[in-house]
Amino acid sequence: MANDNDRPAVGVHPTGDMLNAHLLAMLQGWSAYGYELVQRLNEAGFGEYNKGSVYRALRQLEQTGLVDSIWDTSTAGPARRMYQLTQAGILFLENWLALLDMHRALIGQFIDAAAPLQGAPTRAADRERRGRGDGSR
Amino acid sequence: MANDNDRPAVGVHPTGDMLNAHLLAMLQGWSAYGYELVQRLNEAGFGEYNKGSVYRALRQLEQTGLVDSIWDTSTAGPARRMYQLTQAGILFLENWLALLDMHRALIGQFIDAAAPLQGAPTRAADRERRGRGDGSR
DNA sequence: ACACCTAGGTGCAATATGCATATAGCTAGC
DNA sequence: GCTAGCTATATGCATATTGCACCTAGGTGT
Repeated sequence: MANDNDRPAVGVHPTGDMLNAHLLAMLQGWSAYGYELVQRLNEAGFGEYNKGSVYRALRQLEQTGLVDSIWDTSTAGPARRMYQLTQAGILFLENWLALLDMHRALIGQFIDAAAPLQGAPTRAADRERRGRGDGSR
Repeated sequence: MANDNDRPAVGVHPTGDMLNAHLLAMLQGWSAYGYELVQRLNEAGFGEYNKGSVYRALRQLEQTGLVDSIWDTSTAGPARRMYQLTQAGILFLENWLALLDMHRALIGQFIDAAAPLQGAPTRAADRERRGRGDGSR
Protein backbone atom coordinates (compact mmCIF):
# COMPACT_ATOMS: atom_id res chain seq x y z
CA MET A 1 0.00 0.00 0.00
CA ALA A 2 1.15 3.44 -1.03
CA ASN A 3 4.90 3.59 -0.70
CA ASP A 4 6.79 6.86 -0.81
CA ASN A 5 6.76 6.84 -4.60
CA ASP A 6 3.13 6.41 -5.50
CA ARG A 7 1.81 8.05 -2.38
CA PRO A 8 -0.22 11.03 -3.58
CA ALA A 9 2.11 13.97 -3.71
CA VAL A 10 0.92 16.51 -1.17
CA GLY A 11 2.01 20.05 -1.74
CA VAL A 12 4.77 19.20 -4.18
CA HIS A 13 4.16 22.35 -6.16
CA PRO A 14 2.66 24.95 -3.87
CA THR A 15 0.13 26.99 -5.84
CA GLY A 16 -2.78 29.31 -5.33
CA ASP A 17 -3.33 30.72 -1.88
CA MET A 18 -0.55 28.56 -0.52
CA LEU A 19 1.97 29.99 -2.93
CA ASN A 20 0.75 33.51 -2.27
CA ALA A 21 1.02 33.00 1.45
CA HIS A 22 4.56 31.66 1.14
CA LEU A 23 5.67 34.57 -0.99
CA LEU A 24 4.14 37.10 1.35
CA ALA A 25 5.64 35.28 4.30
CA MET A 26 9.12 35.58 2.82
CA LEU A 27 8.58 39.32 2.47
CA GLN A 28 7.84 39.87 6.11
CA GLY A 29 10.26 42.40 7.53
CA TRP A 30 12.22 42.99 4.35
CA SER A 31 11.95 43.17 0.60
CA ALA A 32 13.11 40.59 -1.91
CA TYR A 33 13.02 39.83 -5.64
CA GLY A 34 11.60 36.95 -7.59
CA TYR A 35 14.74 35.06 -8.42
CA GLU A 36 15.81 35.19 -4.79
CA LEU A 37 12.42 34.03 -3.55
CA VAL A 38 12.41 31.03 -5.86
CA GLN A 39 15.80 29.96 -4.59
CA ARG A 40 15.07 30.53 -0.93
CA LEU A 41 11.74 28.74 -1.10
CA ASN A 42 13.22 25.79 -2.96
CA GLU A 43 15.95 25.56 -0.34
CA ALA A 44 13.40 25.80 2.46
CA GLY A 45 12.06 22.36 1.61
CA PHE A 46 8.35 23.18 1.35
CA GLY A 47 8.23 21.87 -2.19
CA GLU A 48 9.51 22.64 -5.67
CA TYR A 49 8.45 26.09 -6.70
CA ASN A 50 7.96 26.83 -10.35
CA LYS A 51 9.80 29.89 -11.63
CA GLY A 52 7.06 30.94 -14.02
CA SER A 53 4.33 30.53 -11.42
CA VAL A 54 6.29 32.51 -8.85
CA TYR A 55 6.93 35.43 -11.19
CA ARG A 56 3.31 35.49 -12.27
CA ALA A 57 2.08 35.20 -8.69
CA LEU A 58 4.21 38.16 -7.68
CA ARG A 59 2.87 40.34 -10.48
CA GLN A 60 -0.64 39.34 -9.52
CA LEU A 61 -0.04 40.08 -5.87
CA GLU A 62 1.10 43.52 -6.95
CA GLN A 63 -2.01 44.04 -9.05
CA THR A 64 -4.10 43.00 -6.08
CA GLY A 65 -2.22 45.46 -3.93
CA LEU A 66 -0.70 43.03 -1.44
CA VAL A 67 2.84 43.98 -2.47
CA ASP A 68 4.46 46.78 -4.39
CA SER A 69 7.72 46.83 -6.29
CA ILE A 70 10.52 49.02 -7.59
CA TRP A 71 13.38 48.30 -9.92
CA ASP A 72 16.70 47.93 -8.16
CA THR A 73 19.66 48.70 -10.41
CA SER A 74 22.12 49.31 -7.61
CA THR A 75 23.73 45.88 -7.85
CA ALA A 76 25.71 44.30 -10.66
CA GLY A 77 23.87 42.14 -13.18
CA PRO A 78 20.33 42.48 -14.48
CA ALA A 79 17.96 44.81 -12.69
CA ARG A 80 15.92 43.28 -9.89
CA ARG A 81 12.28 43.95 -9.20
CA MET A 82 12.23 44.36 -5.45
CA TYR A 83 8.95 43.56 -3.75
CA GLN A 84 7.78 44.59 -0.33
CA LEU A 85 4.59 44.01 1.61
CA THR A 86 1.86 46.62 1.67
CA GLN A 87 -0.47 47.11 4.61
CA ALA A 88 -3.05 45.08 2.71
CA GLY A 89 -0.48 42.30 2.37
CA ILE A 90 0.12 42.31 6.10
CA LEU A 91 -3.62 42.10 6.71
CA PHE A 92 -3.89 39.27 4.21
CA LEU A 93 -1.23 37.31 6.06
CA GLU A 94 -3.00 37.83 9.35
CA ASN A 95 -6.29 36.63 7.84
CA TRP A 96 -4.57 33.69 6.25
CA LEU A 97 -2.94 32.76 9.51
CA ALA A 98 -6.28 32.74 11.28
CA LEU A 99 -7.78 30.57 8.55
CA LEU A 100 -4.82 28.24 8.71
CA ASP A 101 -5.31 27.75 12.42
CA MET A 102 -8.97 26.92 11.87
CA HIS A 103 -8.01 24.44 9.16
CA ARG A 104 -5.48 22.84 11.40
CA ALA A 105 -8.03 22.53 14.14
CA LEU A 106 -10.52 20.90 11.79
CA ILE A 107 -8.02 18.51 10.29
CA GLY A 108 -6.23 17.63 13.47
CA GLN A 109 -9.21 17.14 15.72
CA PHE A 110 -9.28 13.36 15.40
CA ILE A 111 -5.76 12.54 14.35
CA ASP A 112 -4.37 14.28 17.39
CA ALA A 113 -6.70 12.29 19.62
CA ALA A 114 -4.53 9.18 19.45
CA ALA A 115 -6.09 8.11 16.13
CA PRO A 116 -8.68 5.52 17.18
CA LEU A 117 -9.57 5.10 13.51
CA GLN A 118 -6.77 2.79 12.48
CA GLY A 119 -9.21 0.08 11.55
CA ALA A 120 -11.26 2.43 9.40
CA PRO A 121 -14.74 3.31 10.61
CA THR A 122 -17.56 0.85 10.17
CA ARG A 123 -20.51 2.21 8.29
CA ALA A 124 -22.95 0.62 10.70
CA ALA A 125 -21.34 2.51 13.55
CA ASP A 126 -21.85 5.73 11.60
CA ARG A 127 -25.60 5.58 11.64
CA GLU A 128 -25.72 4.90 15.33
CA ARG A 129 -23.25 7.65 16.02
CA ARG A 130 -25.32 10.25 14.26
CA GLY A 131 -28.66 8.86 15.33
CA ARG A 132 -30.07 8.20 11.88
CA GLY A 133 -30.56 4.53 12.37
CA ASP A 134 -33.90 4.34 10.61
CA GLY A 135 -32.88 1.42 8.48
CA SER A 136 -36.45 0.19 8.93
CA ARG A 137 -38.45 1.30 5.92
CA MET B 1 -7.32 51.56 2.56
CA ALA B 2 -8.63 48.12 1.93
CA ASN B 3 -11.96 47.86 3.66
CA ASP B 4 -13.74 44.58 4.21
CA ASN B 5 -15.26 44.71 0.75
CA ASP B 6 -12.30 45.17 -1.56
CA ARG B 7 -9.93 43.30 0.68
CA PRO B 8 -8.59 40.40 -1.39
CA ALA B 9 -10.74 37.39 -0.71
CA VAL B 10 -8.63 34.79 1.04
CA GLY B 11 -9.78 31.24 0.80
CA VAL B 12 -13.27 32.11 -0.39
CA HIS B 13 -13.47 28.99 -2.52
CA PRO B 14 -11.24 26.33 -1.03
CA THR B 15 -9.68 24.33 -3.86
CA GLY B 16 -6.85 21.97 -4.55
CA ASP B 17 -5.02 20.49 -1.60
CA MET B 18 -7.04 22.65 0.76
CA LEU B 19 -10.33 21.29 -0.49
CA ASN B 20 -8.99 17.74 -0.41
CA ALA B 21 -7.80 18.18 3.14
CA HIS B 22 -11.16 19.55 4.25
CA LEU B 23 -13.05 16.70 2.66
CA LEU B 24 -10.77 14.10 4.19
CA ALA B 25 -10.99 15.87 7.52
CA MET B 26 -14.77 15.61 7.51
CA LEU B 27 -14.46 11.88 6.92
CA GLN B 28 -12.38 11.25 9.99
CA GLY B 29 -14.09 8.72 12.19
CA TRP B 30 -17.15 8.20 10.01
CA SER B 31 -18.34 8.11 6.45
CA ALA B 32 -20.35 10.75 4.62
CA TYR B 33 -21.72 11.58 1.17
CA GLY B 34 -21.11 14.49 -1.14
CA TYR B 35 -24.31 16.43 -0.66
CA GLU B 36 -23.89 16.23 3.08
CA LEU B 37 -20.26 17.34 2.93
CA VAL B 38 -21.11 20.39 0.84
CA GLN B 39 -23.72 21.44 3.36
CA ARG B 40 -21.63 20.80 6.44
CA LEU B 41 -18.61 22.56 5.00
CA ASN B 42 -20.65 25.56 3.91
CA GLU B 43 -22.12 25.78 7.39
CA ALA B 44 -18.70 25.46 8.97
CA GLY B 45 -17.74 28.93 7.73
CA PHE B 46 -14.44 28.06 6.03
CA GLY B 47 -15.71 29.44 2.74
CA GLU B 48 -18.24 28.72 0.02
CA TYR B 49 -17.71 25.28 -1.38
CA ASN B 50 -18.69 24.61 -4.96
CA LYS B 51 -20.92 21.60 -5.50
CA GLY B 52 -19.30 20.58 -8.77
CA SER B 53 -15.80 20.94 -7.41
CA VAL B 54 -16.64 18.91 -4.31
CA TYR B 55 -18.18 16.05 -6.25
CA ARG B 56 -15.26 15.98 -8.65
CA ALA B 57 -12.74 16.19 -5.83
CA LEU B 58 -14.36 13.22 -4.12
CA ARG B 59 -14.21 11.09 -7.26
CA GLN B 60 -10.61 12.04 -7.73
CA LEU B 61 -9.76 11.23 -4.13
CA GLU B 62 -11.27 7.83 -4.72
CA GLN B 63 -9.23 7.31 -7.89
CA THR B 64 -6.13 8.29 -5.95
CA GLY B 65 -7.08 5.80 -3.26
CA LEU B 66 -7.47 8.21 -0.35
CA VAL B 67 -11.14 7.29 0.06
CA ASP B 68 -13.44 4.54 -1.12
CA SER B 69 -17.17 4.56 -1.61
CA ILE B 70 -20.31 2.42 -1.74
CA TRP B 71 -23.85 3.22 -2.78
CA ASP B 72 -26.22 3.57 0.13
CA THR B 73 -29.83 2.87 -0.81
CA SER B 74 -31.02 2.19 2.71
CA THR B 75 -32.52 5.65 3.19
CA ALA B 76 -35.40 7.33 1.40
CA GLY B 77 -34.66 9.54 -1.58
CA PRO B 78 -31.93 9.20 -4.19
CA ALA B 79 -29.08 6.81 -3.48
CA ARG B 80 -26.11 8.25 -1.65
CA ARG B 81 -22.49 7.55 -2.47
CA MET B 82 -20.99 7.04 0.96
CA TYR B 83 -17.30 7.78 1.26
CA GLN B 84 -14.89 6.68 3.94
CA LEU B 85 -11.20 7.19 4.51
CA THR B 86 -8.67 4.59 3.46
CA GLN B 87 -5.39 4.04 5.26
CA ALA B 88 -3.73 6.08 2.52
CA GLY B 89 -6.19 8.87 3.26
CA ILE B 90 -5.26 8.81 6.91
CA LEU B 91 -1.59 9.00 6.00
CA PHE B 92 -2.30 11.87 3.65
CA LEU B 93 -3.99 13.79 6.42
CA GLU B 94 -1.05 13.22 8.73
CA ASN B 95 1.37 14.43 6.06
CA TRP B 96 -0.80 17.41 5.34
CA LEU B 97 -1.00 18.28 8.99
CA ALA B 98 2.78 18.27 9.29
CA LEU B 99 3.08 20.50 6.22
CA LEU B 100 0.43 22.82 7.58
CA ASP B 101 2.35 23.24 10.80
CA MET B 102 5.51 24.10 8.86
CA HIS B 103 3.58 26.61 6.81
CA ARG B 104 2.13 28.16 9.89
CA ALA B 105 5.58 28.45 11.40
CA LEU B 106 6.93 30.12 8.28
CA ILE B 107 4.05 32.53 7.93
CA GLY B 108 3.65 33.34 11.59
CA GLN B 109 7.27 33.80 12.49
CA PHE B 110 7.21 37.59 12.23
CA ILE B 111 3.55 38.38 12.69
CA ASP B 112 3.49 36.59 16.00
CA ALA B 113 6.49 38.56 17.17
CA ALA B 114 4.40 41.64 17.93
CA ALA B 115 4.50 42.80 14.30
CA PRO B 116 7.27 45.41 14.32
CA LEU B 117 6.60 45.94 10.61
CA GLN B 118 3.58 48.18 10.84
CA GLY B 119 5.47 50.97 9.11
CA ALA B 120 6.51 48.68 6.25
CA PRO B 121 10.18 47.82 5.93
CA THR B 122 12.58 50.34 4.48
CA ARG B 123 14.58 49.08 1.56
CA ALA B 124 17.75 50.65 2.90
CA ALA B 125 17.36 48.67 6.10
CA ASP B 126 17.11 45.49 4.05
CA ARG B 127 20.56 45.72 2.61
CA GLU B 128 22.12 46.35 5.96
CA ARG B 129 20.13 43.53 7.49
CA ARG B 130 21.39 41.02 4.99
CA GLY B 131 24.86 42.48 4.70
CA ARG B 132 24.75 43.25 1.01
CA GLY B 133 25.34 46.93 1.39
CA ASP B 134 27.68 47.18 -1.59
CA GLY B 135 25.87 50.10 -3.11
CA SER B 136 29.35 51.24 -4.19
CA ARG B 137 30.07 49.94 -7.65
C1' DA C 1 -50.00 15.81 -13.10
C1' DC C 2 -47.25 19.05 -10.98
C1' DA C 3 -44.05 21.35 -7.94
C1' DC C 4 -40.40 20.69 -4.92
C1' DC C 5 -36.65 18.59 -2.38
C1' DT C 6 -32.65 15.51 -2.26
C1' DA C 7 -28.48 13.63 -4.54
C1' DG C 8 -25.08 13.00 -7.99
C1' DG C 9 -23.08 14.33 -12.15
C1' DT C 10 -21.51 16.89 -16.63
C1' DG C 11 -20.46 20.68 -20.42
C1' DC C 12 -18.08 24.49 -21.14
C1' DA C 13 -15.83 28.94 -20.79
C1' DA C 14 -12.54 31.06 -17.96
C1' DT C 15 -8.62 30.76 -15.22
C1' DA C 16 -4.36 28.68 -13.38
C1' DT C 17 -0.35 25.98 -13.92
C1' DG C 18 4.15 23.61 -15.59
C1' DC C 19 7.50 23.58 -18.84
C1' DA C 20 10.17 25.38 -22.28
C1' DT C 21 11.88 29.30 -24.28
C1' DA C 22 13.06 34.30 -25.03
C1' DT C 23 15.31 38.62 -23.68
C1' DA C 24 18.80 41.15 -21.51
C1' DG C 25 22.78 42.72 -18.30
C1' DC C 26 27.07 41.45 -16.90
C1' DT C 27 31.68 38.57 -16.26
C1' DA C 28 35.40 35.48 -17.60
C1' DG C 29 38.26 33.40 -20.92
C1' DC C 30 40.53 33.56 -25.27
C1' DG D 1 35.65 41.53 -30.04
C1' DC D 2 33.47 37.09 -29.54
C1' DT D 3 31.53 33.36 -27.08
C1' DA D 4 29.89 30.89 -23.14
C1' DG D 5 27.69 31.11 -18.85
C1' DC D 6 25.37 33.15 -14.89
C1' DT D 7 21.72 36.18 -13.15
C1' DA D 8 16.99 37.99 -13.58
C1' DT D 9 12.47 38.67 -15.49
C1' DA D 10 9.01 37.44 -18.48
C1' DT D 11 5.99 35.01 -21.92
C1' DG D 12 3.87 31.22 -25.22
C1' DC D 13 1.49 27.32 -25.21
C1' DA D 14 -0.56 22.92 -24.03
C1' DT D 15 -2.80 21.01 -20.23
C1' DA D 16 -5.27 20.94 -15.83
C1' DT D 17 -8.59 23.08 -12.49
C1' DT D 18 -12.36 25.63 -11.44
C1' DG D 19 -17.08 27.96 -11.17
C1' DC D 20 -21.38 28.09 -12.95
C1' DA D 21 -25.27 26.52 -15.09
C1' DC D 22 -27.62 22.76 -16.28
C1' DC D 23 -29.15 17.82 -16.45
C1' DT D 24 -30.81 13.24 -14.60
C1' DA D 25 -33.32 10.76 -11.30
C1' DG D 26 -35.75 9.18 -6.85
C1' DG D 27 -39.02 10.44 -3.68
C1' DT D 28 -42.99 13.29 -1.30
C1' DG D 29 -46.97 16.24 -1.05
C1' DT D 30 -51.06 18.30 -3.23
